[in-house]
Amino acid sequence: MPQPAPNEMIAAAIRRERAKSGLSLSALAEAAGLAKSTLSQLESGRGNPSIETLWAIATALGVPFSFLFETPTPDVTLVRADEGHGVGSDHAAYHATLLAPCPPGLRRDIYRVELAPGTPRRSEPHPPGTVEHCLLVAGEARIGPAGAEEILHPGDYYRYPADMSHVYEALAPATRLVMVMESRG
Amino acid sequence: MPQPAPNEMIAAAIRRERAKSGLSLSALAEAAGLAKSTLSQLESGRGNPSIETLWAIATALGVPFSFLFETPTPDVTLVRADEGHGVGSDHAAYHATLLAPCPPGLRRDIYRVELAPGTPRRSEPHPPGTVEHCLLVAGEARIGPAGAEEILHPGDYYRYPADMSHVYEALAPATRLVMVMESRG
DNA sequence: GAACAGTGTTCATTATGACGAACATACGGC
DNA sequence: GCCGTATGTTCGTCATAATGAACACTGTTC
Repeated sequence: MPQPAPNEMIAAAIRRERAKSGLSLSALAEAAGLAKSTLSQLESGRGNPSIETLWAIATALGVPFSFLFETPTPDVTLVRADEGHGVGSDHAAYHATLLAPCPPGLRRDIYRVELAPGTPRRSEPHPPGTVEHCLLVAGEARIGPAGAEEILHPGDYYRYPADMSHVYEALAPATRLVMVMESRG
Repeated sequence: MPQPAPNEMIAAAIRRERAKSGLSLSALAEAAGLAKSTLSQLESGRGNPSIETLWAIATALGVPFSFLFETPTPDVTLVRADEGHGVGSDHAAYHATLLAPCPPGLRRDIYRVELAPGTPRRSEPHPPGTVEHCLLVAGEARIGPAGAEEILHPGDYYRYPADMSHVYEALAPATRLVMVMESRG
């Protein structure tokens, strides 16, 4: 995660969110139960607020607390079925396309995965806290963390911790699935 | 987002992360350039740290700043194709299943959507900053924000801002897709 | 068991963030 | 022009977060 100094990050975030909400500085101050001088200082970059203060601001603005670390919404992206950058795989029987790389401020990747029957693909543990969401789209597969694999049929959804060793094994030809890999950070 | 009082949230987060890193309280204090008494107080729930303090802790622990709002990794969840809580829809031609409700600290929902041809389903704008990721699984559909709809075929992926009016229209029977709705907060 | 190296805790002092009144503007009546 | 009401700013005061030394506790070593 990029670190442009916490206070400036906060300053920008508050300015941005307040502008978006259309509230005036005084109005927000009252809504949050803070002194407007406090807000003024924070928005101008000098200041090192406490979480209680930030919490009050976030709730008054009606935004989740994590708005501090987020980045303006990206624009649209379209990846056609035959496009997309394949994710490296020595396994010919496994082909994943990274559809939505993790943007700054978020911790998740979205993949389109194709799997052919054969040797199960074994994935090493991802960083601690990583979770995978698998939705089987076609075919049949045995997926999950070692010891808790499940047989999935089309439409089945399975979520499991991916910070431990886990497997993907196609049980039918042309098995396809959508995977959301979520990192807690 | 559920609000279990900011300070307790922080307290739990610091305790959890420090335990995970294996650092002692004194060691972390030194690494972060803080007094260990400060950490002790924070971990015990009393205290209202400033972001600079939190920042120092986060970087010393080597975790992204957003670790504060995250929740311990959940366990596995399995939703079979015929299970899952359908999301309310007056539209008979539209059926969505919420597979992975947004856990505290995150801002995304994962849906399995089934769509039948007929009147396009028009969705009102979601909260500002919301983004939708659609991966078409079967059939054919016209999807996207008003004015930027795209015809999707199986395998196609489309991401677009959902904080504006947008449509889902099936162009073939039994159209299915996976949608990740992401709120920036 | 005395000396030591760890753990995390408590408690005065001090640095500083939050407050609120006073301030500088800007705009709109009348 | 002179008010009334917005905007966001600055500054002295007070509450409080952060400090560091002293503390209680555990386990090891000799």
